[in-house]
Amino acid sequence: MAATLKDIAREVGVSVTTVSRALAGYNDVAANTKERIQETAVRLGYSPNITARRLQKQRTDTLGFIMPTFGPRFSDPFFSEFIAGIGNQAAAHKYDLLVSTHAPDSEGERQAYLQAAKRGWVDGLIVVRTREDDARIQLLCQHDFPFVAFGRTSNECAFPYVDEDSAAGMRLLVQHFVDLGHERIGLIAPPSGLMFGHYRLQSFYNTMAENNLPVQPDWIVTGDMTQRGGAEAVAALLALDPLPTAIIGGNDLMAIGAINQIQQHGLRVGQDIAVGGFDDIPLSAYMTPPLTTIHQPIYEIGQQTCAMLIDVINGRSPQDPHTLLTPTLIIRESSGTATIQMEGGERIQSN
Amino acid sequence: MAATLKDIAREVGVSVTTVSRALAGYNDVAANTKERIQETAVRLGYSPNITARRLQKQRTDTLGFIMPTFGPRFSDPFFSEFIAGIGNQAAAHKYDLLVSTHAPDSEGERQAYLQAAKRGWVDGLIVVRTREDDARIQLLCQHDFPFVAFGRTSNECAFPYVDEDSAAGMRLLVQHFVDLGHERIGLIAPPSGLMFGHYRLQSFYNTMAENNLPVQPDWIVTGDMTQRGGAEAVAALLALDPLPTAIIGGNDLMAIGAINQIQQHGLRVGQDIAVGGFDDIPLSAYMTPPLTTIHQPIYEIGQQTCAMLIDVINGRSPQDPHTLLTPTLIIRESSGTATIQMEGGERIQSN
DNA sequence: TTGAAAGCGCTAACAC
DNA sequence: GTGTTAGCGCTTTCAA
Repeated sequence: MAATLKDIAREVGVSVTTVSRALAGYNDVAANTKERIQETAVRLGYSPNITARRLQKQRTDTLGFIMPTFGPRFSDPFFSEFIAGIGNQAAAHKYDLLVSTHAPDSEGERQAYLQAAKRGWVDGLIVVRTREDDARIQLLCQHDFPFVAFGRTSNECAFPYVDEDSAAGMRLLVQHFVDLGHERIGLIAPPSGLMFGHYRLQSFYNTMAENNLPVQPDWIVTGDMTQRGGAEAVAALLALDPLPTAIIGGNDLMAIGAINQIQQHGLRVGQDIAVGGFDDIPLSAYMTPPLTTIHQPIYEIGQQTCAMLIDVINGRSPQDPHTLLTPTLIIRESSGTATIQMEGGERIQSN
Repeated sequence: MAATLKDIAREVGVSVTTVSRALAGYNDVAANTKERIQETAVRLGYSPNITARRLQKQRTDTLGFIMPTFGPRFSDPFFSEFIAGIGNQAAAHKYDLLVSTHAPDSEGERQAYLQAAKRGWVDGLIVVRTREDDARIQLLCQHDFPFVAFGRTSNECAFPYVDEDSAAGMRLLVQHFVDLGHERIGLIAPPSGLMFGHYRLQSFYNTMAENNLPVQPDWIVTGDMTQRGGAEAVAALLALDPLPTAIIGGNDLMAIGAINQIQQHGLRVGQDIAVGGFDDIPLSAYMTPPLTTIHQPIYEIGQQTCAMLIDVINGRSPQDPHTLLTPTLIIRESSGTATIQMEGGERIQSN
């Protein structure tokens, strides 16, 4: 069907090699020959067979991304934006992006990573939603397979990552509420096991402690990162007496679920209960009231992660394999104040 | 690095051919030999080189999906869910999914499709957000390349698709508002050129006409499918006198943006102005008030589209290459009534 | 039951 | 400048 080098060679009356070189732009081909070859290539609608080239070059020029999905009705806007980020960056470097989906910590996921770590599927992997003890990362380290993570872990092996400084973000948020006079602050924590959840939770405790504020155990509930999970989890908080005066969602989706429930209870968000989120998904600005949150530049994080991975694959160890992004506090009405923006999002590098 | 058939062959002392057959499960290999081969394969951590296999088999076992992205801050939840749907279905059939992103109708997009249509990149493509005159589809038809679209077009060529019946959905929505007594209904239409936007707009006009209700030209505004776009577009509607009593968003994101603006204007959604959306993204249930909308089973649509594509690739023409899904009206408080659900989502097939 | 040989389409080292 | 040869790792006739 599709034209091959051989077809062109036959047509022009030269060898396959010559055609290959002519088309690759080598200049050890007679101008005349080259021209005839190029012309014929166009005429025949030639397009190189990528698979053959890959086999020869021993690389796939493909990046892998295995999405941790949590079920069919899965639509975390994080992933759309993140994929756009890595996808565009990959394309800019002539890499393809292979995407697959697996439930976190499932056997299928393990197999997928194992499979990927063998040569020939992709040249490198992007890992997201890192876990405290992350089997994926351990496996990849073990096989010495190129990857970059969005997020850190508590595993021992050293690996390149991009991460947002969750601790700093949570500190900004808690301090913001404390400064507004709040003392009873509830938290809908991300599921245990997620590394960023760990940082956010710890930072919550720490910042409260720094302000000499006690934390009641029942001010902390856990949600599954979805709006539904946030709505369900906040119920426990709303049953408390006295009520918390502020509630922080471990991510925006849960904060949105919480806002919904708070309002269903006839309470006013921003007046009766202040609410904060985490992520600054585009929708957060369009809630009523708009959601105070921590901004994360997901698209850029995707780009950076991808760029770093490409460096790793090509043996250019990135100048700094550990990038930590400082988040920004976006104050909106859900915290009970006017809309202003504090502190520009600076990029800090540490090793 | 990674073990190859040759390595195993050398180790066991047989030919590559035998190893290949043993591992492929052929039973013309001596049980004893087979066993030794398998054992060695495991010991060496053998994993077939997919690229080589592809070159030999002349197929990539890979599906392509080119996301039409509209800019960096791009996070339409539709895509997360859709990718999860096609991804899982693809995996179930042992297909990989290659994802790339391009601005709709850009030169880059054209190139990407052109590239894909040549043999060797992917075995087939999934096309979404079909356009009235869709250059992608025309190109694919022309090259006779396997693909399935989510959505129809007005182009002439016949091709397999899955689509939701937008017209039916819009009819349900408009009729719902009309039945509630609304006569001045505003619409935030999707950008012109999108096929589903066309259906939704036409159906809006038709349903109004069927009810003998006039449509003022300035009741129709256009938004870019984002919450921001919805918020901006609704401004024109809110400047009208008399005000529309109901506003329909061309998708949920725009409806959410509209709700936000309406509330900013001090109007109550569900009481002063009824609002409806389209898509039933998970967030829509957690708005305040929860959003009346048309449910689309995005995940399932992704699955079906993908399954159909795999059929096409394998020359099994699907029983019915044109699937039309009947949408469901989800009534929530934004339309000013209690929450109930009308009419189960039935699946209708037509040719 | 096993192996030799060919070939998928391409690139690259090495002649000529 | 151009062609010959070899080989990437695998599958698949066809003989033995």
